[in-house]
Amino acid sequence: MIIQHFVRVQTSTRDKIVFAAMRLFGEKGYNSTSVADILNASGMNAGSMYHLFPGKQDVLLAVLDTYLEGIQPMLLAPAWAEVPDPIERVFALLGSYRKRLTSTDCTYGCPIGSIALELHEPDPAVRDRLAANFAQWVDAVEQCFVEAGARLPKSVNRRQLAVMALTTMEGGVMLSRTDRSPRAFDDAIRQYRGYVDLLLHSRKR
Amino acid sequence: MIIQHFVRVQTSTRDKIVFAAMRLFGEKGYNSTSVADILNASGMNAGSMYHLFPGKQDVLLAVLDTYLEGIQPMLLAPAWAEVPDPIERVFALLGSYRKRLTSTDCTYGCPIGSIALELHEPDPAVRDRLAANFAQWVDAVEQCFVEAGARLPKSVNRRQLAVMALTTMEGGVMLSRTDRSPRAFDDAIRQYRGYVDLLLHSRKR
DNA sequence: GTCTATAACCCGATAGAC
DNA sequence: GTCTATCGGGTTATAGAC
Repeated sequence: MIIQHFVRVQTSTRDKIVFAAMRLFGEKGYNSTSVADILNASGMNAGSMYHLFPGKQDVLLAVLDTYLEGIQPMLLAPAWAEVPDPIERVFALLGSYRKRLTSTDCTYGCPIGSIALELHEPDPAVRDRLAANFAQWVDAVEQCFVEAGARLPKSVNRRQLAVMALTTMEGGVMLSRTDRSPRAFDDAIRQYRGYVDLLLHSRKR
Repeated sequence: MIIQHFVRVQTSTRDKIVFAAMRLFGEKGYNSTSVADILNASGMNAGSMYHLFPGKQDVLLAVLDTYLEGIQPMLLAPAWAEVPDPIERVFALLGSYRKRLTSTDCTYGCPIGSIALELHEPDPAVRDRLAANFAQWVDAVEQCFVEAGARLPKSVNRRQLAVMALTTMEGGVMLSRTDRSPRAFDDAIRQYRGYVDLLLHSRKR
């Protein structure tokens, strides 16, 4: 979900607006980003934006759709390019969030998580897209654990383990952003790895 | 951190404002709560509020201080009243968040976590108090694992395990609130318990 | 489709009488 | 300390010329 990975040429007015909004929503949040901010950052003007989008929330919908489309090519593909092992892929993915965190002095982590907690009563269209982003992330990690096959005990619920990868990452980002230190993120991930390692070496199958 | 547990008589104007703000910040978030909202909910007027507080952010500081003071008497004490076992206390605490989640149709969970992600560049005074709330929570859970003594392998880092309890709760609340279902929260907590159980029964000491 | 100007509204904060 | 009225500025969204 690293914004800089979106390298496709941003030629259309629509793309300029969506990518400017994506960056701003990630940096300042949705409510704290004004339409004027988006227009300044994208170099567009109000008439163009309101011609293309009914309102600010529709820009958010486009941003969330773009994140969703980007999960495979922009988030997973780079993180997994040189990591064939399915278990290691889970930690490579988590590592990509650590990189994002430290490369911004722990000022932001997962934009989806931030928006999910910022908007307390989101419009159903927004909530659906947030849920879809989370679901696709969990699906991908679950698939890793499924591919690990018999290396994990049969009794272990792959889905739950994947959900825990996401909660650990999101919770770790929350605490590390608050502390402006990767410490809590590292603590949580280390324990998650400890758990997975225990499962890998468990005698129970 | 359950608001309803604050039963002390709210007699002073200051308390009325702080507790009204506490409820509103939890329900709608900080930015989406206007000063007018706080005044309406508390029955006070602008002059009184601005006489007692320099501005809206100072009300937030008072709210965060109130949460911090309430961790022991309002959050831990009720959750642990009938749970003497230190390990079970950790899960009783996590269970209190599940109760909070389900009793609100999964519309809100931890107000500290919500504010922590809502405010992207909080004033240092705010950030310090958010961090203090997280730290005190983790301290209390760490103490549980310390008290569990030799039941846990010596090699297990108690602090990290406590941090993971918090990240699991916060991440679980985030996903469950988005899905409007306790499913993800339960999934994450179940795996956390699975990990702790593995540690308790580990042959390594 | 693009641009400027502005409408209509809500925000946090303040003034000043009592 | 409490109240009313209001200021100055920022917000989303729109109108209308080009």
